[in-house]
Amino acid sequence: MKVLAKTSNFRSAPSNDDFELTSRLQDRKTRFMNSINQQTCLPARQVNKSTDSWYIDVILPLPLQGLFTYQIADHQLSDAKPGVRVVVPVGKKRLYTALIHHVHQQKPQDYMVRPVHALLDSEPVINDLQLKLWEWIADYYMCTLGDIYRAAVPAGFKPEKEIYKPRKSFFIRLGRSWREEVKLHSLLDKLAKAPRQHKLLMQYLETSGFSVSSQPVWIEKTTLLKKAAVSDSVFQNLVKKKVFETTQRVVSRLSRHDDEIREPLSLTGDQSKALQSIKQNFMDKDVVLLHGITSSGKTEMYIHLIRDQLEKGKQVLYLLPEIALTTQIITRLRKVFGNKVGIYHSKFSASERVEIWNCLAGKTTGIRDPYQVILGARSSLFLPFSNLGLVIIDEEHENTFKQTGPSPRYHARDTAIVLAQLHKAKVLLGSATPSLESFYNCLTGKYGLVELSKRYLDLQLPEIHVVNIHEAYRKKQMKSHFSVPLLEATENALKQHEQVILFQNRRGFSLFLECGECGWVPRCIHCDVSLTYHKRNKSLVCHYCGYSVSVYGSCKKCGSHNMQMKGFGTEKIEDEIALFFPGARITRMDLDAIRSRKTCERIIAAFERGEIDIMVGTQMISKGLDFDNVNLVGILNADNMLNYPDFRAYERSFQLMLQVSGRAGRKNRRGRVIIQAYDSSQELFNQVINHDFNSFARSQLSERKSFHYPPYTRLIEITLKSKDKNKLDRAAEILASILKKQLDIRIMGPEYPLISKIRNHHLKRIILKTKKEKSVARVKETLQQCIAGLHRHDDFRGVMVSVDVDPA
DNA sequence: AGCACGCCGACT
DNA sequence: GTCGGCGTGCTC
Repeated sequence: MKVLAKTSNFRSAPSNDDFELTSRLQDRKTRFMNSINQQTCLPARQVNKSTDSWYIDVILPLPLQGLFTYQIADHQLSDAKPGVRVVVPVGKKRLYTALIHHVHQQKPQDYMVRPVHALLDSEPVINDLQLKLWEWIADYYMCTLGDIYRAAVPAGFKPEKEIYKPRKSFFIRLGRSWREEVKLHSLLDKLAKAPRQHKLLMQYLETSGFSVSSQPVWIEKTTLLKKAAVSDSVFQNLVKKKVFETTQRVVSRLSRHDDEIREPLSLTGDQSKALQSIKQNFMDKDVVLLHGITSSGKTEMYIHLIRDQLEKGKQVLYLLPEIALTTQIITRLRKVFGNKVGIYHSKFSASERVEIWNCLAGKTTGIRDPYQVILGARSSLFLPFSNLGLVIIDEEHENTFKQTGPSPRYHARDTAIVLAQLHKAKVLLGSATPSLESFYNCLTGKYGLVELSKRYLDLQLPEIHVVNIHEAYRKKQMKSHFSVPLLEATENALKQHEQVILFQNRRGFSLFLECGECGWVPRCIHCDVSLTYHKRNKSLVCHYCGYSVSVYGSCKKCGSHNMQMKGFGTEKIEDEIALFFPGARITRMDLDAIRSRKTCERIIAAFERGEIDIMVGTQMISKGLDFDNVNLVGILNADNMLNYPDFRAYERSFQLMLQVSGRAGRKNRRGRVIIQAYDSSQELFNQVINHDFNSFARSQLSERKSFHYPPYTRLIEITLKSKDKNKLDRAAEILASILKKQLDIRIMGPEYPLISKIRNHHLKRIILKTKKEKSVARVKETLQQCIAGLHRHDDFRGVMVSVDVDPA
C-alpha cells in the first residue's frame, strides 16, 4: 500500500463522472452552509472562482455535518480523486485520515483553508458506487457521511488508529549441505540421539514431499511445528546446525480451502419450478421475494442462482441476519464455489477486514483469486463491489438487519436494495415468514413473489397444538410451568430417544431480586431499570450502564429479610423439568451462554451430538439451526410477547412461533409443537396452527392500515436526551409543537419510553408518521430545521436529539 | 469524537 | 493562593 503522495504531473479536469457526483455533493454542502448561515445570520457564503488554487472537500471520520475543505498543491492534483484517502489536520494537533469527496476550485471565503498533510493513495479505495450509496444512506437515515465512513471502512484503513501491516510468516527448507541422499542419511543417523529434531526433520521431508532430484520446498514454520508437535527450541537447534534455512514471506490472513469443488445438488421438481419462476420474475422486477417454508431448500436455490451469476462474471452478495449463521452456510458454499467465497462481518479483526476488502477489490497480496461471492452480515454491504449481479437477503424479516444503537441506523435489507439498483443488479429476498413490508410490496406489484410451499423430501409440517394455560391453572391442571399435554409429549419423546426443545421468551432469562413482603425490587441508581442478578459474583448488575452492587440481604424499603429471586422460569424451568424427568440430561441457555459465543456454540454442539435430551432456550435457538433428532418443541409462554407496546408485536410473535416450530420433525417423523398461552382464543394461534401466512398477513395488514403503521406509513423516531428532566420536558414539548405546526402529519408523543432514564440521562420520544413517500424528504428537511432551531435556544443547547428512520 | 477553554471545590 | 473537576463549543 502506498503511504506517501506521489509527485506527478498536473492533471487537467475531473472526468464527467466526477462532475455528476460532485454537483450532488456540492448541493449537499451548499444546502448545509445555507442552513448554517440562516442560523447564525451570517451573510450568504461568497463563492469565488479562482483558477490558481485547487481544493478538496473531504469526509472526516467524525460525527460532523457537512464536508470540510482543504487546499492541495498542484503536484497532488493528479492523484486527488473522489475516494482517495488523505491525511488532514483538524484543530490544533490532530491528524485524521479523511476521504476525498470531490475536487474543486471554489475558494471558501469565511475561513482560512489549511493544506492537506498527505495523499495516501494514487487510486481511489472507495469507488463511486460506494460513495453514491453513502450519500443515499446519509439522506435517508438522516446521518452524517462521517458516521457512515467510520462504519463502512475497516479501521485498518485509517492509519491514525492502526497501521495496516501485511502479515509475515517464517518459511523453512532443507539447508544446502544436506540435499544429497548420502548426506541426508548421515544427518538422520546423527539425529538419532535427538529424537525431537529427528521427528521435525522427518515431518519436513514428509510434508514437503522432498526428493533429491528437485529443489527443496519452502514450508511454513508454524504449520510444520504444529504437525510435528515439537517446540520452537527444537527448531532453533536445527537452524543452528544449518539443517534448515529460513526466510520471511508475506502471507494472507485469510484462510484457504483446497477441498475438491463439487457440482451443486440437483433441484427437486418444485424447486426448479420455483427457480424458473424467480428468473421469470427478474425479467421485469428488480426484487423478488421467495416465500419458502422451512426446509423447502432455499439455500440450494440460492446456490444455483449464484452459479449463474459467476458464469456471467458477476459478483454476488449474500446477506445473513447473524454472524453465527455464516459458519453454517459457508461450508455449503465452499463445496461449490471454493475460494471464490469470502466471509465478512464485524467480528473479524481490522487487518483481516482490510485483506477481505482488498481481495474483493482484486488487489490481492498473494496467489489467491479475487472473491466473487461475499457471505456476510449487515456491514458487508459496504465492501467495494464493482460488478454486482445479485444480492441475496436470507431471513429478510429478521429485525437484526436494522442497525440499532450508534448511527448510521440503517436497515441492511433496504440499503442492499439501493446498492443493487446502483449496480443494476437483482435482489432476492428469502424467508419462511416474510416481513409485512416486503409482502405488501409484492401485493402492490413492486416486488415479484415466488412461493415454495413444499418441504424438501416431502417432510411433513409439524402438528401444532395450543394449550390454554389460563384454564389449566384454574382447573389446577398445571404442574409447575408445564401443561399436561406438554409433559406427556415430552415423556413420549424421551422414550423414543428423541430430543426436546423448550422455548422461552428472552425476558424470562434475566433474574431479579424481589422483596417477598412488599414487592420492592432493587433498581439502578442511574437508569430506569431493575437490576439483574448475576450468579458469577453474586451481584446485581444494570444492563444499561454497568452499575453493580452486591446482593441485598434485606429489603431496603420494609427491612424484611425475605428477598426472593424472580424471573419466570430459567433455572426454575430447568430444575422443575428435572423433577418430572429425573433421568433426562437437561441444559439451558443461560445468561452467560447468551453472552459468550463460545459457550453458546459448545452447548449447541453437545446438543447436536445427542448428549442432551432437553434444552431450554431463547429465540437464538430458533434461528437457522437444524437439529436432526428434535421432534418436540414446546413454547412455554407464547402470548407474553404479544403484550409489548410495539406495533410489530403480533408480527414478531407469528414469525417466532413458526420459526421455532420449524425446528421440529426434521427427519422421517412428523414433528409436534405445543404452544402454551394464557389467551389461546386469539386468531393468531389459528394462523400459526394452520401455517397460514397469507391469512395472518391479510389481517395484520388491515390492522396496520387502520392504525396508520408501516407499510402504510413511514415512522421517524426522535429521541431527546438530557440530564435535566425539566429541561427535557420543555424541549420535547416545544419540538413537538413546532413540528405539529409545520407538518401536516400524525405526530405521537412526546412520551417517556419504556426505559425512561439511562446513565442519568432522561429520555423522551416523539414519533412522526409520514404518509406518502413523496413527502418524506420534506418531512426530514423540516425536522432537521426544527432540531437546529431547538438548539438555537440557549436553554436547550445541551439537549441531545437523535433520529431513527424506520425504527425496528 | 477529541481537545481547548472556562468556571467552582479540596489541597501541596 | 493553585490543581483539577467535567460542562459547552469548535474543528476546514
